[in-house]
Amino acid sequence: MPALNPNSKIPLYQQLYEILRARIARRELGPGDMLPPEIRLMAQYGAGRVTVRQALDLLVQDGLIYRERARGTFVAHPTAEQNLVRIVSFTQDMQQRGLKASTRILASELIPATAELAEKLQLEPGEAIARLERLRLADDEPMSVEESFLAHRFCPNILKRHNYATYPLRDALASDYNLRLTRAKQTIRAVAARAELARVLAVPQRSPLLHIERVSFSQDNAPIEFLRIWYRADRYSLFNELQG
Amino acid sequence: MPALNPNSKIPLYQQLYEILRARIARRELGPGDMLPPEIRLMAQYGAGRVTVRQALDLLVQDGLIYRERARGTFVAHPTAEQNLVRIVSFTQDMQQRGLKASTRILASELIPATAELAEKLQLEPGEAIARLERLRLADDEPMSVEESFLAHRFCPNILKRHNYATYPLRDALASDYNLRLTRAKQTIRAVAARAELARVLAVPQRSPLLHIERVSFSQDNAPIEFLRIWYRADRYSLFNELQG
DNA sequence: TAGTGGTCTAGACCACAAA
DNA sequence: TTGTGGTCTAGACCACTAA
Repeated sequence: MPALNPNSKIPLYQQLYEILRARIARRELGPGDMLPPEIRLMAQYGAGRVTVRQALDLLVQDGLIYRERARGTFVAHPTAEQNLVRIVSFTQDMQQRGLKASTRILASELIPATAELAEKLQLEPGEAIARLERLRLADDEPMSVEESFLAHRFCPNILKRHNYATYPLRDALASDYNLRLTRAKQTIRAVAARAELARVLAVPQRSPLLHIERVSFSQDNAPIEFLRIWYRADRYSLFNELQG
Repeated sequence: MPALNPNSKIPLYQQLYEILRARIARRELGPGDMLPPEIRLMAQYGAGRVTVRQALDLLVQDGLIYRERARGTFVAHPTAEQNLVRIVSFTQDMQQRGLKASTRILASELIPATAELAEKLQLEPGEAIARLERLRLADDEPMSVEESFLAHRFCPNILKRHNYATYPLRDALASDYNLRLTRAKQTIRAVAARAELARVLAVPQRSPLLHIERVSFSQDNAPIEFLRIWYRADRYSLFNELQG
């Protein structure tokens, strides 16, 4: 049983959230299973009730668990639909959908900022940008193409430090540059597949794709990454809840 | 100053949330203004810190306020990006985008529930369903097609009571049947325009469309409406914010 | 240095579901 | 009756901002 580290800079409720999310991800807790009651989690992890509830709140927001008053807290049944509230990695996303994730690098290079990139990342045109283009596969079938643009001054040499077919870009930003992507804004559109995208994704030309453009911000509110994703519409949909 | 009622069945943090939301709505607190610090809210309303923070959390989730550590809590600047959190009417949505909304009725009829509709609306196959299909226009150009399915037993005769080219369906549900749509779940996809949709929307066949399927629930958590919307991809996109 | 939000604990009472 | 999550209070220490 992993324990919480009270000396870590990461808040206890975040640590507990990660632990529980991992247990659900590797099916240690399956859909419909009851989680330990809050009082037991308090004892097991030596945390206060508020802390435990904060961690559970995050899991509820993720759609991973649900609570029933006076009955208990349960693992949700997977919907194959991503919740649109939290930033999740491609690997986590696919895991939640019950699919095996893999990645192929299509391009990795330094380029000068175009006017559009300069505006999105709030820097000067011509400034160095790290560009990483990846094909994402789920169960060995193409799922999406991701094009990342990183403001290079915040993460010099990032492209050479890891193999981003297996190592998450977010982890590299956190471990090597102390940049945590805490917030993001995104736009969602439908587009028709251009010839090259269609070829890479193995769909007919002009097939519908779900297209997302996302700017992610660090803990200091600096725009770090501009991301474009094209998802195969036959394999991917988004899910969220609204309030009236 | 309205006070909290500790004897009410409504939780204190909900009451405080409503009070603050009303103050923001009527511009008593304008964009950029600082809210009273938590400690002052505690004193003003006689509530504990956890209660005050629960109320503020709801406002943050609504995108109405934001917090800055060690600086204060502030009223957010309104953006068109609250779209994916709250249910808004087509007219409101277009207004926020600076467009003039109008509507044409394409179909209005009673049909028996198919298996799919029965499942979405949690009723028996064959049960009566009111179907309303509308073309939505923005600045007199086609924007989307909406197909509404209503569980007829909750709103008998609804189709004949108003002209839904000008009168909002939601208002009819609220005023005539005391049904308020307080919650909804939706999925977002990209699809290719079928021949008939393409014709009505005035786009080429197989053009990409943004497709939303939404189930809306009443205050009693009964599924009332199943809605399908097809938006022209060249005219419509969604925005939202994520947290990491 | 003072004030703010972020995190955390300990303890309490309630409503509700299930045995 | 027991155990659960829902709500609530009082009090505390910390990190950070701004004067």
